[in-house]
Amino acid sequence: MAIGRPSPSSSQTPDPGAARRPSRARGIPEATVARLPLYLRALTALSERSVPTVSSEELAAAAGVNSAKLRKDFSYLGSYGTRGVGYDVEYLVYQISRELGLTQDWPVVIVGIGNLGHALANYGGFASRGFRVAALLDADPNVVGSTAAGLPVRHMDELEEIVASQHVSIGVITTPPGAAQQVCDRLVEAGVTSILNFAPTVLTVPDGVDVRKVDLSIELQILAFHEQRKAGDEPAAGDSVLDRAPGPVRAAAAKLRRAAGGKAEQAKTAPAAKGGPDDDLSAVMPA
Amino acid sequence: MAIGRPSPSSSQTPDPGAARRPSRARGIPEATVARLPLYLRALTALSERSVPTVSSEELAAAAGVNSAKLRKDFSYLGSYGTRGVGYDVEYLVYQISRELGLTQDWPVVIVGIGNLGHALANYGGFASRGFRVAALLDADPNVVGSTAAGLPVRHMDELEEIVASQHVSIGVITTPPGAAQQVCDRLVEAGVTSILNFAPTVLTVPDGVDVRKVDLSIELQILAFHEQRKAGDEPAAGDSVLDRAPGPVRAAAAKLRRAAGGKAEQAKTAPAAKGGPDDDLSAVMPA
DNA sequence: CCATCTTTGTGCACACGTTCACAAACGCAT
DNA sequence: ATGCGTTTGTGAACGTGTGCACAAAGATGG
Repeated sequence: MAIGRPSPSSSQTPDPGAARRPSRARGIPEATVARLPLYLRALTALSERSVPTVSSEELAAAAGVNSAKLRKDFSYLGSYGTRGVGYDVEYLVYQISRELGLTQDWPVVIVGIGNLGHALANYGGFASRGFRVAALLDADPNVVGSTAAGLPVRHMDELEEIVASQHVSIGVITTPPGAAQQVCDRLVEAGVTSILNFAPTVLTVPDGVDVRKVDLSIELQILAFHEQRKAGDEPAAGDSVLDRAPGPVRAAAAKLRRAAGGKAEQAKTAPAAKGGPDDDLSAVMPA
Repeated sequence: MAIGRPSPSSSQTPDPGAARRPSRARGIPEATVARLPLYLRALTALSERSVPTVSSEELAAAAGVNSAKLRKDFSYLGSYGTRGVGYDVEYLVYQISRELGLTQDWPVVIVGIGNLGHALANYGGFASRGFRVAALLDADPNVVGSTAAGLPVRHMDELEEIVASQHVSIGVITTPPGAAQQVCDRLVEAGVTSILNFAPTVLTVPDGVDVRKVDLSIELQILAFHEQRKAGDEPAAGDSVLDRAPGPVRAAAAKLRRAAGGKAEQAKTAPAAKGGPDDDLSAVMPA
């Protein structure tokens, strides 16, 4: 898998059903992989309470999933349960850890030590499970030299050396959006092949590089959508009948919108919330 | 939609295909909703550059998705494009904003002002798009009274009053995992019906309340899985042949694992990484 | 050794999501 | 007006994910 830039694909957190890397190669569906960490967390909690075995029903409840789904997920890893008894907690912890690659050490670099980068550096979930912060990097000379979570913030120029010498393959981007693609390119060039992107930017990477994104703003907007639905959902705010009207009506409306042109005119074609339902219609079809 | 606690369901960030609230009620698939913010961001960028229209191909490239998928997504909102021309940028910005409910004001409370809560309070993506931090809350008296992002940190006990008076319907949880469920319950009790959870905990909420989770640790583990695959993926680390072996062999192995019992014995049944591939096998089937 | 009870593992049907491919629609030039 | 090139909107096929329901497997007690 060459690191060159043959066919840059910009897939963030690959959608289910999308053209995916054959993670299916040895058979584990992507949806299952995404749930394994959840199971692992629940199992670890059970393990700490010295619970020896657990049924799929109990574990599923703890992880917030359907028990049949959980059993099917485990079946992809092999048959680690005992009928009539359940699953051996310790053994399952080990098997899932191994499958996820957590039995090895994963050095990680964090690029962009602002508020968020600082918070992540201190995040407890980092140190655990084989993840280790190899270095904190930033381009701002005012930040370089300070320390966060006991680690010194080093300059971006040291990136290549750090990645190479410490065999870093995972990078976390917490820069402002404008710098994200540039930082991403540099990470990839240095040899990083997995990137967790917190910047609100669509990253383009070569094949063979995985990108997952975490985006607060998007999550909030999705919540807002559902929230609006719950609250009665004003159906006919802007346009209404025009939307699905077949025939030349739609075309005329679209033409008008385009003719309105620059953003100064937005208020005209997009009445703020409570405009009459047929403001546009009257413009299209004068009585 | 009663706020009582009829049937607590613990669904985080509902899986595709799962028993979902009929967001489909007026027809917009969940997968589409999740992409609308992405389109909106790309469209906003175009708008700032005063681009009047955009084709599905261009916009899809900017958002990192398939153009047919984008067109189908937009078709759920209505027919806002013009064949042979493309989509009117301004108009689309408005329509998507409206569909997502971003034309109204969304006050948000953040509970748990540690490193992460602090970072989120300062996050730029918050202020924009109609989201407004109504209050920062914490239970720790040492934190209460300090300020973050120009806002005072107030005590948890003020939660109910704040939610009621400011009509807050969205809450963000950035507490340690142990406190998350408790805080969640209190948010729901106060009237919050959408929760964004950053704590690594499975939250249980009544019907009618939406929960989305953001989990750094899970994202890293998923990346590690794929990373391990790329790096050759040692297939036979722990067990191997036993996994899918039919017949009584599997049962015997499982029995042994359970017999091994407490976690003290873990090293025996779960050899650390590079143990011989058939450590267990030899125990099950002595030569 | 047998009967019974519990729980796994999975075949099957269905819902959802993605992608292809193409006709219909539209702008524009002639 | 007519024809041409472009782009949308969507029907249809396919792949993925989910959940039901049940047979098979094992444990346990007599």
